[in-house]
Amino acid sequence: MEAATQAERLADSIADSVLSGDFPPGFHLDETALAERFGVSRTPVREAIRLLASTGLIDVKPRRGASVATATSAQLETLFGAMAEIEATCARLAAMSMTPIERRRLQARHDAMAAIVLSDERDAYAAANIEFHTQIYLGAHNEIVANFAGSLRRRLAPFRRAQFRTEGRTSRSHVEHGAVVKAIIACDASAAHAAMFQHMSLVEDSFGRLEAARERKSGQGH
Amino acid sequence: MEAATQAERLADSIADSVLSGDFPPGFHLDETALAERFGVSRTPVREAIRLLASTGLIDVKPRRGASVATATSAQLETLFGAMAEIEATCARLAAMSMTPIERRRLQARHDAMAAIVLSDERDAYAAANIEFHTQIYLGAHNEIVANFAGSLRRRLAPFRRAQFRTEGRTSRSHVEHGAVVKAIIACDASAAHAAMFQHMSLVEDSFGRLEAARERKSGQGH
DNA sequence: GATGATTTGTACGTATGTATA
DNA sequence: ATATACATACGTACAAATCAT
Repeated sequence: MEAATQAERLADSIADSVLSGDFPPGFHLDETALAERFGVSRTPVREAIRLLASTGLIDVKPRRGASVATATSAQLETLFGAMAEIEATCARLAAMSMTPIERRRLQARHDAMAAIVLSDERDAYAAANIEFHTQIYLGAHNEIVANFAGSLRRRLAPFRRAQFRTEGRTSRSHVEHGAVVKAIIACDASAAHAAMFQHMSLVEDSFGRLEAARERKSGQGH
Repeated sequence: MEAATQAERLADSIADSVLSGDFPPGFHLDETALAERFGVSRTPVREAIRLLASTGLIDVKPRRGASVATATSAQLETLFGAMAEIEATCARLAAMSMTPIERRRLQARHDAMAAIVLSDERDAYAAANIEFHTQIYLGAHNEIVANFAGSLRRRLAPFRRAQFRTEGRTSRSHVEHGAVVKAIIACDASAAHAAMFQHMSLVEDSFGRLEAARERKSGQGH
């Protein structure tokens, strides 16, 4: 079950470096440098770069190479908007087609997250949060939509790392999750859509405030 | 503004061959053969194949090459389901954010299509239909969602070629479009969503009947 | 089941186009 | 503005794995 080709393994490694913040947005990905760093030739590096470009995590311009995707605030708005729509769609589908077992497991996870909120372990909450949303993706029972949702989440990950640092964000997030869970358990598709849409819109707001408060110098690479 | 790199041009050419039915679903894409056919080396062919694989139009398996994506009926159902959701989302967004000019242009196209229905030119209707839906994608004012919708449409194109051959499908399609246009003009987001969702569900039904009625032998290539 | 043919994956060299001085 | 340097895109060669006999 291991990744089969070198290019795929490389794509994973590079993606990790991006998501962990090791390669910041705007960082230029030099083919030769990456080939050296990972001890392979440039060919699989090129293929890995193309693979990642297809997910939108990095940009490639002909004859000008690849760099970690940077986003203007307008593009970020589009991405967050798309994510809100797709996550809401997943919630709608989940409300319609989750099995009783899946509903129970979702409820159980939500309940478990209450304890994490109280303990104020924000990294743990962030991890559990991903699991929570993933359960809803899977509960939608549509692999295409679920993959797109996952792809959007990965693409936004570099810009969301600090989202739960905002004071009180975890507890508000948990309350919003509660509305989503309630609607899904009740098989109320349109309520699930609305609740998730609002949740994701508030995530965007929370990010927006963070964004406005900082002026990190970007474009370290190149 | 021309396509910059050979790989991109090749990807377009290959995609055309797939969408036109020249390369049918299941057809095996031999790297060397394609390189010869287009008079280039294998390297850009490989890149073009990876490009198309990222859209889902073709499948690549490590060490086993690429072939035009074939789909089981279960996968087709998933694809059609995803398309219905995303198109409905586009309609919802369009109802909320189309400019007055875009609304007028949409209405104009819809009106123009009435004449095509009467003349019974099904190829012309199919072309106008794509334009109609594209206008709604663009009217959603969210490039990410619009691109995904377009990608799904291209991916399903090989399986939809004959959709308007069903007797009376064009006129029913036009009526359904009417409901979508009316809702969008009225800025009624949830009505637009519902109307488009129903339209796309009926498209799927129409395809399903066609599919059931034929037993083409597939897998010509290899 | 083993062997040979074909094809993919990888490595490396070369040339063109971009960016710098 | 011209020229130089450098990274990317493409071509070619080899190795490894699949398939066909």
